[in-house]
Amino acid sequence: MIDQETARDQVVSTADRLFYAHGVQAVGMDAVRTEAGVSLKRIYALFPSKDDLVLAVLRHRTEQWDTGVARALAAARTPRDRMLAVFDFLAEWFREDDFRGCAFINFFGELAGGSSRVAEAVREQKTSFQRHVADLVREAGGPGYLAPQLVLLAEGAQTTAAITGDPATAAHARAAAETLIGAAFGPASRF
Amino acid sequence: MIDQETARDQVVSTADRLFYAHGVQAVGMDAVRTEAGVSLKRIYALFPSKDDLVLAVLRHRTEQWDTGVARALAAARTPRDRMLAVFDFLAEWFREDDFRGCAFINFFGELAGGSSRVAEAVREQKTSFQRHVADLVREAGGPGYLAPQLVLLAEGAQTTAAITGDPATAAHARAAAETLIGAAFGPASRF
DNA sequence: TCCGCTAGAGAACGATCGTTCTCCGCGTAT
DNA sequence: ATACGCGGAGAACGATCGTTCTCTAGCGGA
Repeated sequence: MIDQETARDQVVSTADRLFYAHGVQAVGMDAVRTEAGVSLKRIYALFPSKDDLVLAVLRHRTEQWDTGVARALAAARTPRDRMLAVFDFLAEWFREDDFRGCAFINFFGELAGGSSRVAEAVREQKTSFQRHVADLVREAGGPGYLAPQLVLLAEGAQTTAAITGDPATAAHARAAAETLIGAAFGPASRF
Repeated sequence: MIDQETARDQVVSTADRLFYAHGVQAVGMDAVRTEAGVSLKRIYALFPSKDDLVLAVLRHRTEQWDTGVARALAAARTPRDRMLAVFDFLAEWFREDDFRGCAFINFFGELAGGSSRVAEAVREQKTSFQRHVADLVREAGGPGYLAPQLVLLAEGAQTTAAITGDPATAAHARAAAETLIGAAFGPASRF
């Protein structure tokens, strides 16, 4: 028998992989059990319903996202680079073989009409990201309207890259972000 | 008995409404039959499988999208306004009560892992839109890199507006697009 | 040694899905 | 008038889903 904590981790990461790859409703709990190697009884002891498992997956994704962004931020030197760091993270992500778009957006489209808890979790993650970008813009001394514009580019890049499969989408988004930042800080700062 | 053509239209528009509101897999064919008032036998005579019905809904959505964009384009006077027209269309759309994001993105996230035909249809619509924007940019005399950037803003606005429910997202996207256009046409054209 | 507890494997259950089939009523041609 | 055929209502079917239950093997303590 395996430790309770590792069992939980295995279930969540397996469900994450399967749900993300095939959609939530297309993956049965039996498939999660088989691939995770954890009995149904134990899965349901850890997560009272599939909905709870989906929420745990979303929390897992949030941690991964935050970690990835933090890593990209650590590599940035100037406040301007810190505003652009998220696009570097996207560029890495888009190149991964199993990239299939933003899980929050995918799950929202599939489940938000039926599960208000999923809808709420997705909304929280997106507003949290918006606050994060707003903080970066504020620290760089940029105007308030810049942050939502950068967020739009990041969101659009994720869906476009998912559908077209073109990793260069991240570079387009980054170039657009550089232009917006340059314009927001006045013509003088562009040099 | 109703005409074959009207029966088909009723089925498609009903399926469109239900699939878009609740997700494809959450809506059974029985629900489509009940709300459309067309018997299952007839539905399956018109569409051999649910997958075919989904594809018909996507074609229907494409027509609606093209019509809406064309209407916004007709109201634009200058080549610059024509590049921005899509954001005016988005602003209208986001204010509708039943707005729930881009159906193509939602369906893609839900079904692309299982139905390659749906994935292909979504890809076609997105590349068609990209070509359209590229044409508008070319007609306005803008540089080639501008079109994908404007597309990213439009895509990001759709998903962000869907999740946050804030119609002002369209205005943010439009403002960013104006900045990108201004920068792409050189500082002189900004006046 | 025997007992009680835990957990795994998977059968079982009720619901629901996509799809097909049966039955029946009605309009039409002869 | 009668036979025929089309289409509507919805029952039926097999599959699959989320969830629960049963059975059994293994293990620690008296």
